[in-house]
Amino acid sequence: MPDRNELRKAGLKVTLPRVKILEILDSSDNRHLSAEDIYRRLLEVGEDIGLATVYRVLNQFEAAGLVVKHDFEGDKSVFELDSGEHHDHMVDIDSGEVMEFFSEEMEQLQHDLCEQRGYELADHTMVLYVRKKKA
Amino acid sequence: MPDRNELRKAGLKVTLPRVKILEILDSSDNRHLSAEDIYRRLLEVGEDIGLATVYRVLNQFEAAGLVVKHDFEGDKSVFELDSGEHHDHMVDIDSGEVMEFFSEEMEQLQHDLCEQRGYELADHTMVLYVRKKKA
DNA sequence: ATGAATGCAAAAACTTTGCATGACG
DNA sequence: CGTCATGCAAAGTTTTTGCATTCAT
Repeated sequence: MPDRNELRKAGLKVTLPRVKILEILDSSDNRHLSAEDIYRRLLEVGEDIGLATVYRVLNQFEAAGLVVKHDFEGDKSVFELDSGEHHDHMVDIDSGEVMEFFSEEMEQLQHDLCEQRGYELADHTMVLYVRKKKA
Repeated sequence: MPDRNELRKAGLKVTLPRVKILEILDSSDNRHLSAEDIYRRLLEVGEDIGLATVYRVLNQFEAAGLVVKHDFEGDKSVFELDSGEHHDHMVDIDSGEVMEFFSEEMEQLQHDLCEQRGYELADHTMVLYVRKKKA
């Protein structure tokens, strides 16, 4: 039961809502889910967990470093399991599909741009909004 | 009266709220203001303009390309006058200061990363969260 | 004059919180 | 058992909308 250990390692009590939410984040095809998405899937699976709890649990997961929270749309946040490997995102503006990518060159460049100005890079967000090229 | 012409060029009727909001955006030291910020400054200057109007006007300005809307914080949006020159942002996480910068190399790299994957870059958001380097 | 813009208050959308109840260790 | 987590409903935030009134052209 890997999920349970993840929770214990994070110092979180192993409760049914937390386990179920972790399962959903882990098993979903779409790696990026909103609180509402998760809530709906819980209901579908017959778990009667409140939306408020979903929010609370997700926030705890974020604080514990288990998930990362993104604001791609500005209005609604989405959460993804933290794989440990940093990456950025590309969003297909037609389909809404979210893709992940990593570019060492990009990371380096961001770092350098900050250094040049006397700052150190603490964190960054980058989303490329793209469209499939016509063949 | 440059403001009035900007409005006419954008196909917007020249009304007092629109002129005043444009003035505030133009004269503020802080280039990045929230709707609430603008609303507050309007009251300070004695203009009795409703918050709903501020939102409506800002949205029209965005649609007209006069301002750009950003979601640096996820909860509250900020608006800045569109200077015409694209740039990205660096936010000092200690002071909250927002700095603008532009890197041709960065733009090129973003473009290439999309092309490599068969997409064309339509738009992007990038915010570097930084901290002043200790001397 | 006439269609568009504004103000106000109400609603919407998302998220957080208070409090009584129930579950984990 | 004591404490922490949950559920529900209520409240909080930010932003949008309906409608009567006012304003720009």
